[in-house]
Amino acid sequence: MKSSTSPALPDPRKLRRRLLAWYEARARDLPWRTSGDPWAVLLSEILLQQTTVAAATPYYERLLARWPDAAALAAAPLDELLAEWAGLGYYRRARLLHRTANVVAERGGELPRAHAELLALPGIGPYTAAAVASIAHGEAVAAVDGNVERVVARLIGLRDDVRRQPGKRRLAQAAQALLAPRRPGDWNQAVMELGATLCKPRSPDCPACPLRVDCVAHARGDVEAYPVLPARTPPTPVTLVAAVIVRRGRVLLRLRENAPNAGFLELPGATLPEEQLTPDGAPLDGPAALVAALHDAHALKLEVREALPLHKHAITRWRLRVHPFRATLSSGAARAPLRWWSASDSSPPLTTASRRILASAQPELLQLS
DNA sequence: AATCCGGGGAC
DNA sequence: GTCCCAGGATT
Repeated sequence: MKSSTSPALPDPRKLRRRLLAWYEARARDLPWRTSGDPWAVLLSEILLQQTTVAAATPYYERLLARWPDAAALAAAPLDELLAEWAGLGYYRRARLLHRTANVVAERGGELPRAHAELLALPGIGPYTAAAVASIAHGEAVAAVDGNVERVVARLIGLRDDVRRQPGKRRLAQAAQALLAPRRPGDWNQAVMELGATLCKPRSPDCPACPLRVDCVAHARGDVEAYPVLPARTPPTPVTLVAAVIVRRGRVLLRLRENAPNAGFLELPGATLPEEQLTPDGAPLDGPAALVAALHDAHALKLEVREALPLHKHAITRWRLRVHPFRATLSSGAARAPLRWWSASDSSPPLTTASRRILASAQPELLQLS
């Protein structure tokens, strides 16, 4: 019996036994691994998209405690979910999960079991569908996330760019051929665990790796050369000014109405055009820009006081530099999308950048309130 | 195929 | 500080 795998792929049976044995001995004790409930598995996988275990874990605990199943989440307003999600980023995940909860609730509260049907739900792509189908239902389908991509590319010494055809196809075929057909959930988690703990992007711990003897990249001595990824687009610097206006213990905030972060509250301010920046990206005249922006956008008249510490915020390919200024209002009203906000208001949530700026300015705020 | 999501961890 | 990692949707 000859398997129709890539020529570079070793006989997978011993390899599977070694990795599964390693996984049983070394797997981290993660909260979603004890559940087995498909909804909990789905929630964990959505949270883990683009997010590390350490960042996702507290959110998983809170969200599952508050909304233990699809029907419970479907019954909750989206704003409440977004408020719980605040700080984790990639808020589209939350909106799509809410839509999926509604779809599932309408079909009786039970998630579809098959990979192909999970794939049709909002926010569930090939990776998440495969993870849920294999972990919760034992379907023999390989889940390919960034960890798996790295482990498999190294194992087979894949020199193609794994994000483009045909490298992507070769990698998917190898991942599927390696999959332990009778323990697909454990297998998928084992590969991801290996990628997360030993087979890391930099400084992988090859001496401790149960697959070292099978690994083409290790044999070639160039493990860190895999996976081959496309060149990154360089980050774009953006300079903003923002006003911290406090009155009677409340802060003037603005509801963002356009993406990104639509539906979140932020400190009112503006992005500065290049003409208003020095060659190294600092505002030529931050206070003047702030006064002009809030006058034009909201008919506010400001008196700008002192500058507060520069806040740097890196998100995807943007490098934001927010220059906050304490200011007072000499005329104008907080009409929508502006509103007076107090720290006890949790919904809608603040953008992460605004929340951090306010947190670091807290001593000044208290003096003024 | 390319771009976007207003993040964050490792070093 | 710098580097660099990453699922799904959209067009």
